[in-house]
Amino acid sequence: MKTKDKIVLTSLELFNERGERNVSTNHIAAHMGMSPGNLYYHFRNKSDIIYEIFKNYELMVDSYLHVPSDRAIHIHDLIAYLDAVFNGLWAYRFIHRDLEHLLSSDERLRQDYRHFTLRCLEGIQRIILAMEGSGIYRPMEEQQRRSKALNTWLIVTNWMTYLKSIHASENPEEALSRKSIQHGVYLVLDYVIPYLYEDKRALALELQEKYRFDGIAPKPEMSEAS
Amino acid sequence: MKTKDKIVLTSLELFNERGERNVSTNHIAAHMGMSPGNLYYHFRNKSDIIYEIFKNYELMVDSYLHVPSDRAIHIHDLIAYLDAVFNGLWAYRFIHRDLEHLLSSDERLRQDYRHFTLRCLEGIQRIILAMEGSGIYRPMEEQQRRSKALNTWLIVTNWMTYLKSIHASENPEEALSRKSIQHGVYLVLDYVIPYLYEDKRALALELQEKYRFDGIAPKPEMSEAS
DNA sequence: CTCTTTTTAGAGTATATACTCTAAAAAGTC
DNA sequence: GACTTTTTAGAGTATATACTCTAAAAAGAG
Repeated sequence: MKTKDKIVLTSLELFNERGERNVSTNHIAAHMGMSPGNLYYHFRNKSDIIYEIFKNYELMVDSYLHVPSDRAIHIHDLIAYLDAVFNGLWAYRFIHRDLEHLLSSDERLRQDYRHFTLRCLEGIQRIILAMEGSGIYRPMEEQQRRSKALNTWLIVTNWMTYLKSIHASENPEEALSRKSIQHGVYLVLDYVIPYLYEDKRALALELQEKYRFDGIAPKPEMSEAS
Repeated sequence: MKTKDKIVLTSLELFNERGERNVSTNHIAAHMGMSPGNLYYHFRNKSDIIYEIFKNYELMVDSYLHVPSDRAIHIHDLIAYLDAVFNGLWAYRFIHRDLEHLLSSDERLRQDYRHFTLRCLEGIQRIILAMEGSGIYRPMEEQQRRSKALNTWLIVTNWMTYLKSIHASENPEEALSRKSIQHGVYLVLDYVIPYLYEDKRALALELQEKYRFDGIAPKPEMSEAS
């Protein structure tokens, strides 16, 4: 593998593990057993590394959100989308951790990210529309489809950040078990299900159940009412 | 006002404007026309300032999420909750911007934030339950109430971050108009409405309409299907 | 093997940041 | 008005960070 690609991979790994803010270019170089000078031979600056990582991320997510063209869309497709997206988010989790800072320090990235988001939202809307077409979703107004795409996006992109934020320990490996991440699928399905046709709901609920993971949200004691 | 309180206020202002990461203790002191030494007389370190700000935030949000004890809960209450919470989030918007870093550099804050979140989720669940009681929400299983609280929390706490992330300009004043923030209320209501009793839906839709703001989500052109 | 280009090391720099220390000024107390 | 406590200024420090520069090694081309 080329050194340049190795730098990208190592950076991604360190950014994910420790947060972009806590990883300096010197760290990256040291972790690879090479000199900072060498790193700066391959990349003009830290932003360029981040930008390249983002481009990979973008490519990956873009490859997910396609409506099948050769057949009708099915509930299982919805689950497959969610599964794929959560895996993708996990692999690039540092991006959504300090997104605002990344965007504010790189104008290119800001523009690209903006278009990326809008593209994803359109993709989600097309998926919803396709599901209406194949008799899964009840038909809805465009405005509603837009809200649904947006809410889904908000839930999906922030689920892992939420998980890390409520965990008692700082250790992310501990906080983000595979099971707890998958509960994100459960949550999105909870949002989706009321809009399904009655005859699809049982199946959806059954599929949803596989993604359920307790021990995240609180078990509320209704005592403290006020 | 005491110098200590002024430091807290100024810090909050600067953190919100520029992001905590971009505001050093020296900046804060300079912006107040005082010496860093003075600042460090009042606070042992930067974390302590952040912690104090968080405590104020916590106090504020906690004061919102109460079920009225003297009367039945109404749809208007729901809107009032959302309105209040979005205003609160706006006033302390730096917190959710780089939450993960804040939590990882202050153990106290991590624990407190964790309890705070769980408390809020319980609060939301109690509100949902109260609305079931007063014939607004259709009754649901506890697990569902939990999912709803969690999804609502995810949408609400990340709405502003989303807005900033998709705006072309870095200037937050421009990105976050009052109207666009309020669209968050619209989104949450979109999530809530299908669970309302039929006879309440018309009113809810009518109230929702006031919070609608176009020009955020994309107007999808379905051409690029695949 | 020679020449050119690419890749690497490693020392170094300018700048920023969180924070410390000392001593003077201001404020409060009696 | 003496004295004690609180508040302030301001210079200074240790450390880290992003990045530069020079020169040597390695790789490739003919």
